[in-house]
Formats: sequence, C-alpha cells, structure tokens
Amino acid sequence: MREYSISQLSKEFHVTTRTIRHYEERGLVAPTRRGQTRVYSAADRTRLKLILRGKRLGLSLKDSREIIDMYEPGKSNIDQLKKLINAIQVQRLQLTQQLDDIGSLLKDLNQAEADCIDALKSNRTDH
Amino acid sequence: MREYSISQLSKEFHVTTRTIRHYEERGLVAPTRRGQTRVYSAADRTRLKLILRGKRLGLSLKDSREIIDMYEPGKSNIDQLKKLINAIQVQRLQLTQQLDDIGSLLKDLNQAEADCIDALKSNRTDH
DNA sequence: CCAATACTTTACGTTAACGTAAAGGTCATA
DNA sequence: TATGACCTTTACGTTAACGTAAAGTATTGG
Repeated sequence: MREYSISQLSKEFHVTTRTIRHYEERGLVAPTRRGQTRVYSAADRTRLKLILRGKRLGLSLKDSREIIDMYEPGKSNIDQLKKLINAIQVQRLQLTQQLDDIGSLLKDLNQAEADCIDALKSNRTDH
Repeated sequence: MREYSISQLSKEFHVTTRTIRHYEERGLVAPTRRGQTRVYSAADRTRLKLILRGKRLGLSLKDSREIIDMYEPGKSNIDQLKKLINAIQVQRLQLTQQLDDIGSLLKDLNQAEADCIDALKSNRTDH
C-alpha cells in the first residue's frame, strides 16, 4: 500500500499544494495524518485524479464530489440510490452534449486550420 | 437577413440579458444599434452560439473569443497565421484529452449505475 | 549547531463570470 | 394618460477556485 506526500502528488498532477489542500477544505479528499503531516493513500491519489479529470471537463468541485461519492458504497438507502441513478443520467446527458460540442469544435478547428494554411500558401506565391 | 432583440436571444439560449451584455463588454459580440437599442444579426447569433458551446466545454470567454476570431478573415499577417495554427493544435490536444476524459467518465457512470441498480434489486429481495 | 527542505495553519487577496439593484428612456394600448 | 412591456446604463455584490504571504514546526545533512 503506497503512500504519497502532498508535494509528490502536487508534482505528479502539476497542481500546487495549496490546490490539494483546498480540495480537502472542500471535502473532496481526507488524507490521514502522521502527526500533523498529511499522508495520502492510493485511494486518495485516485480521488485526486478524478477531481482533476472533472476539472478538465468543466465540472465544479461540488459536482466532482458528488460523482466521486457515487463510486463509494455505504449509500444503501433506496431513495439515495434512486437519486444517484437520476444524477448519473443527468451527467450522461451533459457528457453526450459535450461530445457533440467537441465534434463540432474539432470540425471548426480543422476548417480554420485549412484556411490558415491556404492563406500561407497563397501568401508565399504572392508578390 | 433576420434580426433579433436581446431578449429573444436570451430566451432562445436560456441565458439572461445581463449575460449577453456581459459578452459584449468583453468584446465577444458587437451588435449594431437602432437608436440605443441593440440589434443582433444572424452572425451575432452564431457568435453567441459559439460562445455558449465554448462555455459548455469549459473554455474561458477569452479562449472562446480567440477561437471565434479564428473563423474571421483579415488575419493575413503570416506570423499571425502561424500563431493561429499553433493555437488550433493546442486546442485540438485539449479536446482529444477531453474526449478521453468523457469516455472514462461515461464508463465510470455506467459502472456506478449498474452498482446502484444491483443494490436496489438485492434490497428488494432482502428481509 | 544551524541551515535547508518540507510540512503546517491562518487569513487576506484575486479573477472570472456573471447577479442584482437602481434609475431612467420609449412605445403601444386600455 | 398611465400602466405594462422592453429597452438602456451605471455600479456595487457574489461565488468559485484557488494565489499569496506570514509565521511557525519538524527532520535531516554538513
């Protein structure tokens, strides 16, 4: 069972230690302590990974927290489960929307790039 | 050539008029005026669409502005073009990263949902 | 022994992207 | 003519997600 220091994780994920502590303040990770010092487990590291993935997708920390909490057990209440399933469907909708958006944007970018290259070429044969 | 009022667009895109004006303040749209009143063209409407798409993808207004500006001509300077091509490649990298992320998240969501459903079932046959 | 390194907490500061009044102009219609 | 329904500008407020600085603790190598 590997352990990580805060600066190790900060280097691995290219974020500041302040950022990681901030996630803790907001309740997204809860490393154990050796004395006063934070000790991160492999599970903690995974949570960080998920948070950062969420961030890349434009999720708020609150959203990320909810999603991450979905993976954890202990939510045996039926209403909770139904709520979760609902939340999952909402997320899925958003994601498929994003997929669409990305497709469009990539297309646009390709077009823009092609235009640029054309412009460069005609510029070169100009004068 | 259709025209739109600010409230029309605000309704169509489900944002407040304040938001649209904010985009203007930041230089992302520049509707003409009839007297004091803003009049939006089809092109303006398209820009709005692009901005909101960028927003769904987690882009900043500044990023969106740059991307949108790529589609417009008048950037005939060679250095500018090269810079643009570069920016496009950066964007493309980010997007493919996002595609990856979304794939992972969707997988996770499916798993979480399946787990939920399982939990519900076993809960039903319990007791 | 002391200086460097890595850790800690506390707390105020900053930026983006709007929200939220407040106060006023314009036009149709009851 | 006055009451809505829209439009405007100005300007301060708010939230999220950290940044940044100050001040202190703990361990480790020269």
